[in-house]
Amino acid sequence: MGRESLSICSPRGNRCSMAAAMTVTRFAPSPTGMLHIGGARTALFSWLYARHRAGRFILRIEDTDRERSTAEAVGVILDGMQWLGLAADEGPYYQTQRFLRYREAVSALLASGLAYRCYCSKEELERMRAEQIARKEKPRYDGRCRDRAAPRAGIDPVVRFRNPLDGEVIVDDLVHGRVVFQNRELDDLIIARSDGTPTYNFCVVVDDMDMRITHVIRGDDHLNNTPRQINMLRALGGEPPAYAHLPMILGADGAKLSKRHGAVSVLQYREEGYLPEALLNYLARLGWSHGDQELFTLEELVAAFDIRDVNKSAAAFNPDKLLWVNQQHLMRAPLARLAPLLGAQLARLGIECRDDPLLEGVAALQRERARTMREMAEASRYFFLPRVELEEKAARKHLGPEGAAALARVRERLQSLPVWSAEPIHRALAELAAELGAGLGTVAQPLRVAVSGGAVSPPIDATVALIGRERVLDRIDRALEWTQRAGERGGQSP
RNA sequence: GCUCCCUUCGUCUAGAGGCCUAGGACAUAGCCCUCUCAAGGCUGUAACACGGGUUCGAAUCCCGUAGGGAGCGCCA
Repeated sequence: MGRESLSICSPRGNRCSMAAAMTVTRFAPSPTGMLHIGGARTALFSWLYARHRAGRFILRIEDTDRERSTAEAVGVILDGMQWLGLAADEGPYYQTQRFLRYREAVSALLASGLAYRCYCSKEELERMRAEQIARKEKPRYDGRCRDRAAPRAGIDPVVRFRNPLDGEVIVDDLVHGRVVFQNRELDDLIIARSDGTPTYNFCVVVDDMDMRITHVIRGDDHLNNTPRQINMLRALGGEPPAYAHLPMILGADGAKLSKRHGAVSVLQYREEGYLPEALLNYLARLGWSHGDQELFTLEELVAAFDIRDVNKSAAAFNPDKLLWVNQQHLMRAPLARLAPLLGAQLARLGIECRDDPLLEGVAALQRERARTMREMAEASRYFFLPRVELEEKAARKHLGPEGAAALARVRERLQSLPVWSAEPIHRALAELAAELGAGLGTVAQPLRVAVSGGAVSPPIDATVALIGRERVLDRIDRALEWTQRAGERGGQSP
């Protein structure tokens, strides 16, 4: 092992210069859609590897397909990378801005005979393909223009790479191990379209060479492209980088990644209240592991990550586990970080509480009972609303005559409490329960319903303390009113 | 169809010939803690795709089979 440094060592092979030895990785998305879970994971692994090796990470936008590439998609990718915190050391580079360079490279291959012009029409190629399929052969270009000397009138030619006819290409993949391809299985692919624009496989090769990429880390759907790229790279006088082909990510159903889960913009996860470091943590554990460790900080990931520990097989995206990982990160995050996120999520619910001093306190109480910031906000409305609406079911259960009686006495106690904080509140409630010869729940549940509107909240002492005496007493009064009305409505009492 | 890749609990994975009666995590079931809900703790259910070899010994090595995936574009 350790052969991935071979190509960047000096010809004498005895010493690598510092600059040459530096690891350079890249993430090269095409801006034809969102930055989704799969792309984010690829970016993460490239980024982690560069960071782990104290190298550089380059962002390159592969926008040679002008039909499908959009500026919006570029923006979404950039935003997504930024939110995730996967900062590039270089770039973004845009392939559309390097067309001159590609043209030059095509010309060089043409001049040296390693590429040739092909005058076959699209119809001709389609016919060829149909015939091959009919014969149960692999559809491929048969090289009929390889030795054509004269142009064909009226046809703008494409340029094809002259792939070697025999021999083999060996890919020593960092995750798959040695993979051998026969050149006879490969055909002469188009490197420049009839309008002169270069194609993907060619641009990748030129760019990876020019940018001195040492490690190409990408999805294993590209494994089959690799031998062609190596052949082209060599034709251009380059030396192949190391390759690492990552397994794909599948949807939760084990099928292809679908819109249902994963195939949406990573920014969707921000909106739903996931922490970027949690998403990264989860993604890292898809196809990679470090012993039994499940939870990682970014720093721990950088320190522990090695491409050699990456699995070969595809992994299914598991939303439940992501939720768990997110909660674990919520429980560990600084409250000062959570507070504004909670404020933003509440704002989405129509509750304006931007700089509410309660935010941090609420986050502290709720973070172990919410899996996302969205959930936290949804469960925390009553902390910020002036009044609460009682849930019918909870009120009927806990605010009957007995509950109301307990609640009335709770009110007295709380009103006269000298110090308004969780401990004295807890003591007061405990004493009252003891007086009533009942458990804490007997006083806590009616109070909980009065104060939160429902039967679920963080510990009642802390909740009550946070909401404040004035509001708490007011809510108790309103709850007692409700009880009275219910009694009148119901007529007979138990 | 051809080429290439992949295959351990439902899911993510540990496992590099004896430490495996196959470990951890999510999910799931039960119990504990408990003012509700959580969080946390404990316990349980649950896997080496199949068949041949090699070896004293295989989840681990080899060969087949089956299943899944990717690629085969003037898309990336």
